[in-house]
Amino acid sequence: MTKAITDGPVSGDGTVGKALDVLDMVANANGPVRFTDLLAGSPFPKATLYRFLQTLTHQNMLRYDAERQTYSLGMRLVRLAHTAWAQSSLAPLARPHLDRLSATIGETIHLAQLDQGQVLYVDKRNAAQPVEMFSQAGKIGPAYCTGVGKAMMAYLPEDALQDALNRQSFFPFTPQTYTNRNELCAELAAIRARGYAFDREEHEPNIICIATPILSDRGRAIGAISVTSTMMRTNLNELETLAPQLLAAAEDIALEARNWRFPE
Amino acid sequence: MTKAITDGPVSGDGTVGKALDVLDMVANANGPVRFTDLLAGSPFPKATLYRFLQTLTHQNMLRYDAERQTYSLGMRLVRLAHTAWAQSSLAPLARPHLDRLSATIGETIHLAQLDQGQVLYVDKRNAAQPVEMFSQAGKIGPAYCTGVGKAMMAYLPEDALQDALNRQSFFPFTPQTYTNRNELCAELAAIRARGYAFDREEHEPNIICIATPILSDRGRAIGAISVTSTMMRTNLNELETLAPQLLAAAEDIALEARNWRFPE
DNA sequence: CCAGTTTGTTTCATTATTTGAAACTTGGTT
DNA sequence: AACCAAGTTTCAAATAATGAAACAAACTGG
Repeated sequence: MTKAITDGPVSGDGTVGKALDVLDMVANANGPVRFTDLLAGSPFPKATLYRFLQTLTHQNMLRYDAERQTYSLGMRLVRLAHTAWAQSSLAPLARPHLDRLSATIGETIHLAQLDQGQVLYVDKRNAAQPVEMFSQAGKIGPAYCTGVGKAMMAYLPEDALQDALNRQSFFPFTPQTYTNRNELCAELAAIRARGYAFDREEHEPNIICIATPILSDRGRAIGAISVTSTMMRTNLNELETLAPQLLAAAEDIALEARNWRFPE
Repeated sequence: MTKAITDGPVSGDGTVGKALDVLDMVANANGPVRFTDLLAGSPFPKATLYRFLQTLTHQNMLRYDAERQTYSLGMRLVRLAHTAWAQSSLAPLARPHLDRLSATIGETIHLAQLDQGQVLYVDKRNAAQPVEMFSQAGKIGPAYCTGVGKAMMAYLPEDALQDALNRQSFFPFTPQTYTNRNELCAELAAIRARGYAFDREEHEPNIICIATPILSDRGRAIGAISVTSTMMRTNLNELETLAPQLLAAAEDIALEARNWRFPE
């Protein structure tokens, strides 16, 4: 049998992969789901799906509400995720740097990583408020129309870039959104030339941001940080004055990541 | 084979259960783990463990650092957990109430649920001064020596209480820690009589708190909220003056939970 | 109040996957 | 060069997953 890297749908490794697919199905429903609704959107026969749900529920990966007969994601995931976040995200490393940025710049700050071609926010500082972890950490967003997303894509190795590009929906959220591969690639080249990225109201009207990549020693993006504001409070030129601070913070984080041998 | 409800180690449902055990093993190691280290503490033969790790890595539940040859938890967990948190924790419901409490009282506030006999913190508000640790959502703690833990245990149905008691370690963190079942049960009775719980430096010296349970319509704990402070800043009597506010907030959250039919 | 219908659960022979001892490969060490 | 340890692959036997179909339970409406 050839090595055959399966690169179609990610799923498919045996029983475990299927069970995880079921987890995703529950996650993708918004809110508690009935058995039948899951069955409808599932490639599995009744009995199979049923047993997966049983197992996952018994394992606390799902929660079953007997009264309403619905499934939703279980708390074991929250426990695991806290550990995942603490041990394999950039967040713990970057924390003091975000705090410092947050103190000097008064705006919203994001720390993100790229995951499955999407932006995964792993930490955040609000303009004035204290940190509320999962309210943002764990949230995902599009890569092709956010500052952090583009900053990271601009510094991806060729194969990873192609993969990421293939996963973009290019949905036109606003008139400024790049809606195809070519436009986006040109933008990525501009970002590489400049060293940082802007979001020019590409995802939400009125919302702008500046973002810098956090680079590995081989010059590849392992994350990104951004400062977000609104067109009412500021403009792109003003945001650009923050670039040196952002780049410095990104470099500091990158240095620490290298010391801790953070993987690409 | 008999029906035999396995109630020792929770694991054991087929392949999926075993795979999740492996996930836990990685989570319980603190930090990235080598294959051999995992093998040492595993009931699985080499090849089996190897294939599980492959599968989980391929599924993004684990992250493999090729350079160091170590495994750690993957980012897919963080994504899933965000959804879990949003759709099956009390946090989204309770958020405005926590905000309000946080604004009027200036101290650290926690929202917790009981999971596997442990306290699972699902949201937090920091005291006026920024505080020490990572955001707490997803973090776990002992139930028998924290305010929220005791508040919830005090309002558990008998069978769930016994299960929870069995899972307590009764490790004596401080001289004030209750170190056995009987002492704790007496304390729980006192809490029921009073309607709220204290933590009298039972977990950490100098740290005290007051906590109230969030009760379902059948009078069972579905969560708890607490206000934490230090003996340097205040004392138990002063904290107790906050009881009415806490009880009111807990009741507000409970009411909303009932409207949303939050499961026990 | 009963037939009809939908939804959820169990069964069991068949089929496919997992298992794990052992052989093998790789990389580092003396 | 020989050795050793860590990681990876193999393959027949053992086990677990599969899914069609029967079953049970909970609604529906005539």
